[in-house]
Amino acid sequence: MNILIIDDEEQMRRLLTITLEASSYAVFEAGTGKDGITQAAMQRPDAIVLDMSLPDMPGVEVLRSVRSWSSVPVIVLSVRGSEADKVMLLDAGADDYVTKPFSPQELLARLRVALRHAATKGVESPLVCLGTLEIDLAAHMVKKHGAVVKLTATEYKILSFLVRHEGRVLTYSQILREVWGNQYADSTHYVHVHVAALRRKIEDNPAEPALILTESGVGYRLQGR
Amino acid sequence: MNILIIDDEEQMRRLLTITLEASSYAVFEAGTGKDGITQAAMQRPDAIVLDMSLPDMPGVEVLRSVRSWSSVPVIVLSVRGSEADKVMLLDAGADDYVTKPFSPQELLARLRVALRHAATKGVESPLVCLGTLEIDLAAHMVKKHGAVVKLTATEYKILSFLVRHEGRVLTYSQILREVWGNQYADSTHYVHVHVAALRRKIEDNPAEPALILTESGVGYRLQGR
DNA sequence: CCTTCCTTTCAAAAAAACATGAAAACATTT
DNA sequence: AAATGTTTTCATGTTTTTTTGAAAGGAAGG
Repeated sequence: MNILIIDDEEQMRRLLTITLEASSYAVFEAGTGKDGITQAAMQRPDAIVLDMSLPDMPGVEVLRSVRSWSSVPVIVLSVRGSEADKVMLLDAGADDYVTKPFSPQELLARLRVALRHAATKGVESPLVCLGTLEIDLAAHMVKKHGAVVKLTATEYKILSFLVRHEGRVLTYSQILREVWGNQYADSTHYVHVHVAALRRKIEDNPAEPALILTESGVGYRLQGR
Repeated sequence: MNILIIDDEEQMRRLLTITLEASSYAVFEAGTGKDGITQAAMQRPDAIVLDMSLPDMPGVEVLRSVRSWSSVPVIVLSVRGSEADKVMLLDAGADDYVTKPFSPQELLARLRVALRHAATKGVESPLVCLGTLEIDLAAHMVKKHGAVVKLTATEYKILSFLVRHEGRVLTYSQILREVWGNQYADSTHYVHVHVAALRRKIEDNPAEPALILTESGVGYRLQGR
């Protein structure tokens, strides 16, 4: 889990970073609003901790800017502001509001709540569609023409590896290492057999594969759209 | 939007009701934890405001009970409690924590945040029907052909976990972690034994499972419609 | 056209994973 | 302490998947 901290005080950033890293989050830091917005776009963090007092722009502008294109959870950090401020920020899209000084434990708990929301919200699991084939990596499910296709564990591992590198050629040894482990890197035949089985299940015409293409002498490639 | 208030102080309920109704929410009230749980199940509110000091049972128990079958947003209300309390409640599934005394405006704002989260999530049905099987997560009750099926605690935990992720493949280790806890993650045979028992009770023909499907090498999947 | 190299297909053997019954251990209630 | 109900453990037979080897197909080069 990646967290972005946007705060101009060096010391506060340090404290937050240490706290978060101790809970094994990966942390990015930004010292200005502008930098914060850039990093939010570049790093795609799983949550943002945003301090309201920034040198270059009002914190709420950062919030609005991020909200215009992302629904990433944002926890706002601020010295005791007015009620109206709090309300305004929450309505502007903040997920939570923590007043300084705060306890690290509480921030962590509220962060967990925010991440929990983000996780359950993603009910629209990422569906990969390739022609008439749908692959739902989260649900561990593959459909062909809308019907569930039953894959064995090995077949699924190969397909999922190909999907994650759609369009790229994956060598035999890469596939073997990923699916069977390092010590199998030379058992090229395994790949042949299992890819053949996979094709039988997911290709319209296994004799003329349209999805899993053979790259002779090298390996296989999953046809991007 | 319907809001359920669970609070034993008449006066506080009055204040909250007036505040909420002024913002055109419909309000239900409960004065005890037990009543609160019942009403949560009956009324299906869109959010719950839960006071921690209840006469009949600890507020956290109410929270846990509701969380066992619903993901409705719960905002916890409490007099200044310890940090540890706050953290514990948030981790137990509370969506927000507001300390008394609080400003009505802030509560409303936090309520809007909670409802915003819930809105992006899918609806949950109170009663899950799968073929001839009915599962009422709120009532902890399972019926088969209309007759109540008696499940052991373990069996119910497994079934309820499957129901909450209907259609998705759940791995052995996910099931083990959920039902038995982290340190059992490798005791695959536990799952085999208990799923077999579960099938005996809920499948029409346990030899050819139609509800709980096995995904060889991976885990089990509850058949969605 | 033949040879070679690689890929695909097929099927049997081997291995792994699964289902299930029953006994032992454990917990709970009376 | 006995009775009851549940969970854990163990053993066994069954099913499914993986591995293996052999043979067939196909493209490229001589």
